[in-house]
Amino acid sequence: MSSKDTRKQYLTLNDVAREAGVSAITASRALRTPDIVSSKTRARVEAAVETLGYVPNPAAQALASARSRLLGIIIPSVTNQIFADFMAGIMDATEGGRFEPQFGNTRYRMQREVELLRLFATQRPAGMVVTGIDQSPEARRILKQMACPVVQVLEVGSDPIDMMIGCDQTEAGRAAVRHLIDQGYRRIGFLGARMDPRAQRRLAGYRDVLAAAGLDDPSLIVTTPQPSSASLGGRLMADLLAAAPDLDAVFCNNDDVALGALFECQRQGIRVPSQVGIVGFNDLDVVSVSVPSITSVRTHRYDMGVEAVRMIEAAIDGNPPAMAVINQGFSLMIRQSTQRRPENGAG
Amino acid sequence: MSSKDTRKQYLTLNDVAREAGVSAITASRALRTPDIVSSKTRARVEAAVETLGYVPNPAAQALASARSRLLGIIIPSVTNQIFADFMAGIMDATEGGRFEPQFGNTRYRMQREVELLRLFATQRPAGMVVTGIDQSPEARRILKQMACPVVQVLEVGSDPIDMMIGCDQTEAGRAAVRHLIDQGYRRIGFLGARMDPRAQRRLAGYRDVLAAAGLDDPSLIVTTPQPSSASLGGRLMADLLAAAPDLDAVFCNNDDVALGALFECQRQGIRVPSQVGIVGFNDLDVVSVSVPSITSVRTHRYDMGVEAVRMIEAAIDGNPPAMAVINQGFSLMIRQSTQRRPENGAG
DNA sequence: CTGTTAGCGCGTTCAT
DNA sequence: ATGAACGCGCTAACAG
Repeated sequence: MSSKDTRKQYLTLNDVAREAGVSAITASRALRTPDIVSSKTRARVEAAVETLGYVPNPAAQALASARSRLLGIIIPSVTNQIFADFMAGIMDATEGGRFEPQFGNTRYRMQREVELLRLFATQRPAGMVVTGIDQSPEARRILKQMACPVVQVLEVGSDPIDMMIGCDQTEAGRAAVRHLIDQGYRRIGFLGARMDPRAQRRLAGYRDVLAAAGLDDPSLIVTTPQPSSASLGGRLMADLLAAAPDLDAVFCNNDDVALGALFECQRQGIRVPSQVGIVGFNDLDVVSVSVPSITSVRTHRYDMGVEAVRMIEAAIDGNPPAMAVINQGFSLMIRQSTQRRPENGAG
Repeated sequence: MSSKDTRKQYLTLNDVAREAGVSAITASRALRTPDIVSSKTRARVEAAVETLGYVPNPAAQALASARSRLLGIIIPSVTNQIFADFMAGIMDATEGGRFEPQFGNTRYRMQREVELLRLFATQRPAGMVVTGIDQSPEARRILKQMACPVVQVLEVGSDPIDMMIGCDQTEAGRAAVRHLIDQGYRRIGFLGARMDPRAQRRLAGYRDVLAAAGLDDPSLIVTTPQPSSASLGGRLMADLLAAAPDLDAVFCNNDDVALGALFECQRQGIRVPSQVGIVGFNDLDVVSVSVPSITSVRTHRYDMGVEAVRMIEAAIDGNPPAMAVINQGFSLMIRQSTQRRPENGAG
């Protein structure tokens, strides 16, 4: 940009040292390990930093120390509200701290996860966060080779790479469907978009419970690999209603689909919850105020982001958490959409 | 993590050079500027890279060249769908390319923007993207000092720092309110959450048009600095209806608020669009399938992200776009929520 | 077209 | 508690 090539690229520690009347290394120590420096020198260095406006060069730090401030975060989507909430947790937890998050988006492609991991690996990250528990063998290998703390988020499982935080998706699916049965629904369908590993496990939970109750019927399951949205949810619901006119409830893979399903019912003049009950997943704000409000499984994405950062920090500081696997659990938020006999108010 | 300290930290260009039987700099050139190297050497270097599995060290590259692959992106929120869409555009446009985006979240605080800019400045970014056109003087100063291409997104204005892409928020507000007047609505309110600069400008557009039509009434304007959401939209609508029972339409700051307003009407038994008309903003998927579907102003966040990256790349390559300020425009998506006499179908 | 030399700014030895 | 010297991996500058 500037045509004038100044030889001096940067304001360096040496400048600070000169200004403070100490050696460069002393200046460095005053900033990085203030405890082992006399309070006098420390004050002088701090003053010099202030007057000069010195800021360390992260590239030089990373090169010299062979480590970085980078926290690599790999998620399958940014437009999905779930991951947006998770990112917010990560960002808030890292703000003003030792680490800088950098996000990679796989768009739900496993091969892209491996590519991103390779990319991150070149930067010697201080820690890594990956989504889910279904990493490819190659991805697991790279992660282990990185020799940094790793957190798998969103789910919990029995074979952590390092640490985990999330909830049991299958169990959450079971809880949702049990609730529908408890409310007296019997012809219970499943609406699933995207069908990533989490969606598959919720479906497994759905199957478990219905099979145990003798209510399972494969024709009530409608899924698609397409990205989930309310409009897609509406189309899936229309398909399901066409295939199974006696349907009396649906468990939806997520709240977008559930909201779309509700709108489709309204369009067809089907009353919710008296004719058809609806359960969503994730408990987005909007489903708590829709008319009727929609029963949903609350998950804790924001906290998951915050905790993942805390876990990595603790591991780096040599205080690995007592529990390498944290099951955050979930809460079934019961609302109007599953109140077959209107007794309760809004959620 | 590993207790064994290997002296050799990394697989370096020297290793590649040795393997290929050339000098380090030749190896470097073969990878960075393949054109100025004999095809024979190039092939040998490429083979060496392949067999060794060499990957460059970004920290060393950044240090030696005093530039980086970093694209600094500053947004006010990640949980807002608008910015999620924008991020998706940025991520898709940078995937596999020369740049790596890094996102900073101001949470709508101007001071935080300055802090983030300072942080980014230490990394010598290749380009910067900032949200809106209301940067503080200090923020503008830092951006200019960075001496890299800068794109301001979401809005357009007359005093770009460098480049701009977005739409005229005031004009979009005007278009929305004009449509309501055209449909025969007269007591038109404004519902605004968050009230960031974009929301303020939409409100200004609302005021313009109503004042020109002699329909302005300050008591019809309800705003709050709280983060927008459907539930908040419902509360704002309840407040407005209580204050102005003769209300016959609302222009909502965004679609979340609009959806909440619709639900509040349904809760109170107010018919939309016959008794009250509703216009949203941004055209989220969900408002196209709600019952009734909601008229909204479509904006182009994803494309904005893609284009911002293209503009920066072009500027770096010495082909600055002919237009430094790109007005993407907007489209009013007319749907059921403003059809006072039900004539049209869904959008 | 290729090689040599000399740093980039910082952290890590070793000394004192 | 402080300092000198060296090197991290790469690229810029100048030779040839």
